[in-house]
Amino acid sequence: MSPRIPSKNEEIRQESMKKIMEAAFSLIAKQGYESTSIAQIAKGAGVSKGLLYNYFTSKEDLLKQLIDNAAAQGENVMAELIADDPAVTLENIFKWLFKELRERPDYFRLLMELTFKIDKFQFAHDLALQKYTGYLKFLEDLLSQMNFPDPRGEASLLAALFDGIGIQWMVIKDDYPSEEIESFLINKYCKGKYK
Amino acid sequence: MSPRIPSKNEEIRQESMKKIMEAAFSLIAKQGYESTSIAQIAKGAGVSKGLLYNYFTSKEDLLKQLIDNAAAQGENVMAELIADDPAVTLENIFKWLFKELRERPDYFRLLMELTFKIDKFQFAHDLALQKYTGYLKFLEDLLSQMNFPDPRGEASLLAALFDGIGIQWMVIKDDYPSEEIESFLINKYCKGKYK
Amino acid sequence: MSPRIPSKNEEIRQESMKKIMEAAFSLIAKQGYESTSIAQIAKGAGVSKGLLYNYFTSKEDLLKQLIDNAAAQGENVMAELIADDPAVTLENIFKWLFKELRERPDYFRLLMELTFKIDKFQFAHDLALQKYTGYLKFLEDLLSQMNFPDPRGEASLLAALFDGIGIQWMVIKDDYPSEEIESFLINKYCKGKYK
Amino acid sequence: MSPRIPSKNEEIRQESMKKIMEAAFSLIAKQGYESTSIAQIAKGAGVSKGLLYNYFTSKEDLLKQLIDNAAAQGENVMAELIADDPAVTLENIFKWLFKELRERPDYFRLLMELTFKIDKFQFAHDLALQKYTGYLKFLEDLLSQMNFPDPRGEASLLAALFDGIGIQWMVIKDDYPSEEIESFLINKYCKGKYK
DNA sequence: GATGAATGAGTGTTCATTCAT
DNA sequence: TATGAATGAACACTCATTCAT
Repeated sequence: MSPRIPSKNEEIRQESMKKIMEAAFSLIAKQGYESTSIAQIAKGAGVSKGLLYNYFTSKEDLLKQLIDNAAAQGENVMAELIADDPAVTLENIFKWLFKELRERPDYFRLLMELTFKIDKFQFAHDLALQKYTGYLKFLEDLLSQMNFPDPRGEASLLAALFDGIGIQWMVIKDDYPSEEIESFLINKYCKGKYK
Repeated sequence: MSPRIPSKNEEIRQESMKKIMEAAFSLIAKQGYESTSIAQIAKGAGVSKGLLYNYFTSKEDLLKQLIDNAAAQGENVMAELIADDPAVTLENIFKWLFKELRERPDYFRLLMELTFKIDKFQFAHDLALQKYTGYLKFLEDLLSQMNFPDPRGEASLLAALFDGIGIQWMVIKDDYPSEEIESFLINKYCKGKYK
Repeated sequence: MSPRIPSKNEEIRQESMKKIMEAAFSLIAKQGYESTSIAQIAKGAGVSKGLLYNYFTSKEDLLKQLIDNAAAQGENVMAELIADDPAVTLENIFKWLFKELRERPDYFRLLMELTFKIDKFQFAHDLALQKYTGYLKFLEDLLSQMNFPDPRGEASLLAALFDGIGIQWMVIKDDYPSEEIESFLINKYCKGKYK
Repeated sequence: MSPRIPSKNEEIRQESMKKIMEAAFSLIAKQGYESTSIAQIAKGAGVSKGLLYNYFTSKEDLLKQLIDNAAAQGENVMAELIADDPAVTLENIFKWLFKELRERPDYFRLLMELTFKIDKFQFAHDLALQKYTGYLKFLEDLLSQMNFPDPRGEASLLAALFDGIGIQWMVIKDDYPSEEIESFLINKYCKGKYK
C-alpha cells in the first residue's frame, strides 16, 4: 500500500515538524502561549490541524518540544566562546548575549514566556533550574580565574543581569541603549576599568 | 429618604471590590492573566460572576485597576528610603528590594506578567516605560553623588539587575541565595568593597 | 410610621409610574423590546431598578401596560374625527393618520414592535385583533355611507394601507413623499377624483 | 493525496449550511432575531454550536446570509410575471403576492423582522430601500401603461398596500379574508370594476 | 500521511430579578 | 417608598481535540 520508502517518509515527517515548530515558535514568541491557537499555528505552517496532532500529542507537548529544541540549539554555543584568556571569554559571552538579543529577540521572548509558565509546566521549571545552575557554575569558574574577590556573588549578579537586560530590551525595545550598556559591561568586567 | 445610608453602601462596595481584587491578584499572579478565568476569580472572592461586572467593566479593566492599585501602593515608598548619605540611600533601596521580594513575591510576579502583555495592553507599556525612566533617573543621580565614574551606565545595570533578580527569585524560589546576594550587593555598591 | 397621607402616596406612585413608562416608551420604540434593558429604563426614568419592580411585576408586564396605555390614549380620538359628511370624516381620518406619523413616529414604531411579538405575548395578539376588527367595522360603515360598491373590501384595503404607509415611513423616513400621498389619498377617496 | 475528495467535502459543507440556514430561518421568522439563540438554531439544525461558526462568522452574519439568500430567491420572479397586457401583468403580481403569503408566510415575516432592525443593521436598510425603489418604478410604469391618472401616487399606494396586507396577514392569520381581498384587488385594478 | 468537519466544554459578558436595608 | 448590591441563568463565541475519510 505504501509506495514510499521509509527514509522518504521520515524526510516528510521532519519537514512537516520543522514547519510546524517554526510557525509555533514565532507565533508563541509574539503573542504568548495562551493567545496562540492551534488553528493559527497550523495555518502558519501551511498544514492541517489534524496533522499537527500526528506529531504532537497536545498543545502543551508542542510547547515542550519547542523548548527542548531551543535549549539544544544553544547547548554547544558556550564551547565556542571559550578563549585562553578568561577575560576574553567573558567578553565573548557579553558580545554573544547582545548579539542574540539583537538577532533573535523572539528566542529570549519565548524563554521568558516559558519562565512564567513554571507553575503550570513542571518541565519548564526543571529546565530553567538546570540551565541556571550550569551557567552560574561556568561564570563562577571564569570570574575565579580572573581573581574577582567574590566570584560566586559576582556570578549570581551577572546571571541576574543577563535576564534583566533581556527584560528591559523587550520593554523598551528600540530605545534601549544596548551598545552603550554592552561597552560599559565589557569595560567594567573585562578591561578592569572603573575598578 | 434613602433606603440605605450612602456611606454604608460605599463601605459594602469597597468590601466587595477588595475581595475581588485580592482574589484576582493572587490568582493572576500565580497562573497568569489568560489562564485565570472570571469564574475562578469570582469563586475565589466568594461572589457571583455577575457582581464582578458591577465594579469592573471587563477582565482587562480589572487587570488595569489591579496594576494601578499596585503601582500606587509603591508610589511613595521611594521618599522614605532617602537618607542624607547617598550610600545609605542606596543601601536602603537594596534592602527594600529584597524585602519586597520576600514579603510580596506576588507583586513582582504580577508586574512581570504585565510586562509580557505589553504588546496586548498599551497601558502596561506606558506604565512600565514611565516607571523605568523614573527609576533610572533616580539611580543615576544617586550614583553620581557617590562619584561613580559612569553613573548612567551603572544605573542602567542596576535597573536591569533588579528585574533579573526578581526573575530568578521567581524561578528558583526557596533555593535562591537572596541573603548572600543582598549582602554582596550592599558591600559592593555601598561599602566600597571589591572596588 | 408613615407620615404621608394616602393621597400624597398615590400621587407619588403616579409620578413614578409616569416617569418609568415614558422612559420605557421612548427607549423601546427606538431600540426594540429585547434590546432595551431594565437598567436603561430605570436610568432614563431617574429611578432605581428596584422601584420599577414595585409597579411592574416583570419586563413583560411593563410592556403590556405600555400598550394598554397607548391603546387607551387613542381610544376616543375617533369620536373627534366624525363629521356630518362621511367624506369629511374620512378626510379627517387620513389627516389624523399622517399627523400622527409626523408628530409621534415612536407611537407607530412601538405598535409595530408589538405586532411582531404577537406569538410571544398573547395579549398583543388579542389587542391587535380587537383593534383591527373595530377599525374595519368603522371604515366599512363610512364607505357604505359614501356609496362605495364594495365597502367591506375597500375597508380592508384601507386598513392595510394604514399599516403599510406606517411601515414605509419607518423605513424610508425623510425621503418618504408623505404630503403627496396624503393629497392623493384624499383626492381619490374623499374628493371623488380618479374614479 | 487528499484524504477526502474536495467535491465530497463541499457537498458536506453545503449540507450542513443548508440545515443551519433552514433552522435559523424558521426560528428567527417565528421568534424574532433577538429571541432566537445560537443554541436553539444549532439544536434545530441537529449540529453543535461550534459548527455553526465554521460557516458563519457571527449571528449577524448568519442573518445577513439568510436575507441575501431569500432576496436572491425572489430576484427573478418578476420577469415571469410580465405579460403582453399590463393589466394581466398586474393581475399576475397580485396573484403572486397572495401565493407567497399563503405558501411562504415565514419569508414575509423575516423580511419584516429585518425591516425593524434597520437602525441596527445597515445592510437591511440598504436592501429594503433598494427593493422598494425597484418595485415602485416597476409599478409606476405598469400603471402608466394602464392609463391611471396618477401612476406615481397609485404606485406608492400599492407598494404600501403590499406591506400592509402582509402585516395584517401576520396578525390575523387564518381569519384574514385573503381570497376576498385578492379578488377585490384584481377586480378593482385589473378588471376596471368600481371605477 | 493528511484533511478539515465536527464536537462540547469553556470563555467573558449581560441582564431580569430579588432582597436586605 | 426606595435603593442598588447581589445573583445566576443565559448569551454569543472560541478552541483544543477527535475521527471518518
